[in-house]
Amino acid sequence: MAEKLQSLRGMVDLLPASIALWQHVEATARDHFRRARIAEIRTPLLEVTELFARGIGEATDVVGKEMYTFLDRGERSCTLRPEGTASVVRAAIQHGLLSQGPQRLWYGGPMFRYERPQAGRQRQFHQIGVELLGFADARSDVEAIAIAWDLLAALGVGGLALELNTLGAPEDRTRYRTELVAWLEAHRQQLDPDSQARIQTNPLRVLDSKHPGTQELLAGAPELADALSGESHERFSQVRHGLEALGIPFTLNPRLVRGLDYYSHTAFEITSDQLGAQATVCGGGRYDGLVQQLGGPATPAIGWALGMERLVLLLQQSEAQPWMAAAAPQVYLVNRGERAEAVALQLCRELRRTGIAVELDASGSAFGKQLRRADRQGAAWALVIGDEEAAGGVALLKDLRRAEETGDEGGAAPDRAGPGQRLDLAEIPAQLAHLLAG
RNA sequence: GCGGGCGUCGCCAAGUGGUUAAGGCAGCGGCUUGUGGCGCCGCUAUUCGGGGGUUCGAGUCCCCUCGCUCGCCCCA
Repeated sequence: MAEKLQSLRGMVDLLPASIALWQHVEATARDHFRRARIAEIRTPLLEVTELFARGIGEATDVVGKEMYTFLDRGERSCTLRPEGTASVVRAAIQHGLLSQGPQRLWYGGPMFRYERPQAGRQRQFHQIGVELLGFADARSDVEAIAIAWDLLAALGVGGLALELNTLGAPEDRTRYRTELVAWLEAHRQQLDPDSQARIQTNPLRVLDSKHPGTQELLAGAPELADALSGESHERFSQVRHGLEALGIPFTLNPRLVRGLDYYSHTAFEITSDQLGAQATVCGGGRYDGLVQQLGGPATPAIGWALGMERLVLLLQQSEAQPWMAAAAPQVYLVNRGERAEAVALQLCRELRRTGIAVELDASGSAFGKQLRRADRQGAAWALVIGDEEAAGGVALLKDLRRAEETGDEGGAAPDRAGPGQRLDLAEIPAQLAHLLAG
């Protein structure tokens, strides 16, 4: 036998058994966005590398060491998208969407980051995200967060916490950054190596360090909040009050710093304590400078993205799993014999045409075997066609659930529901449609 | 990129250097060659992720490699 091939590391197959849950999430999200008047946008998985270098920031880990980047046959540097925002903004600029007024957009699909795989973290992973382009008011921050929060609630995810912070205006951040770097340099010797390395590249991220010694030291560091302008303060308080008015609970986390350069003002994460190290289910914030940075008109914006794999992980842990319902066939077509098989194939098509989920047994094995499979698959009804029926233009209809309801003696001889009801082939589609509707 | 744990049939899983690699689930076949859910019987790994080594002998020990997993890092 030839050597077996495997998927690439961190590239995961979604098998039929888990697809129902994914579709449930996608359908819920789609409907949620429809009602929120947010339109879907689909962008290519592959973009020019510069889009991410310029949009996300050269100094970030995502761009610096996690991208799938290669030269195509035309020697262009291409990158598999590591996130969705840059592409959406690029598309909005490229097609002049912004000159048609504010845009409310959502997207979903695979993203790629070359990281060490872990629970809730794959190299190809999936996000659903929302971008509100052309919205400056603090109310849009509140609305964006509410949309995320309500979507998760609609999906029945429990135990979530919303963490909130503000990064201030870009000027605030620049001012604070200078202050912070000076302080960090003064305490360089007491910092862990990772943090030392970040002083120049991405000093704000030092605040988020999990190193205990560094955290302790940081208690004496300058606070971003103190560097905020009055205006930024006011804005943040509007966001907080807005959330309070909606009854959405949150905690302030001054250490919450986004990894991507384009964020300013509001930053937030929705986390779960059930996910281990990768606790963030949804993260986002305001990015007023990005559109301009990518060559578009100055456009304020806010957005977020949620991680599908992490969400699915949480949903799999929950008790009620309503999405598991609909996998069974409604009708199982038992058929055997040359004439019967031809008739069954045709009947199967007609039934499917009327909207019924029909499993056609193609094994040609004994009637008993076929019925057994019908039962194991959880079919509601079985249609039995042998050559006798085929010759007479009829089929036998059996209710596979009736006997189960009446005879639950547990271990007693099966209480079979008789040979079934004899029906004309021509009447079957209508009859079944009626039965299944009732 | 750095550390720790793990890797036996599609899934779960016994096995801790010595004769033919348990068992359960699922699948397939039979008892029942035209009738389901229970039951019984049988079949399904010359092989223990892959490669090399130690040994008279290895799934069991060692090395390398691939993969999974947990943490660091990063982030959704």
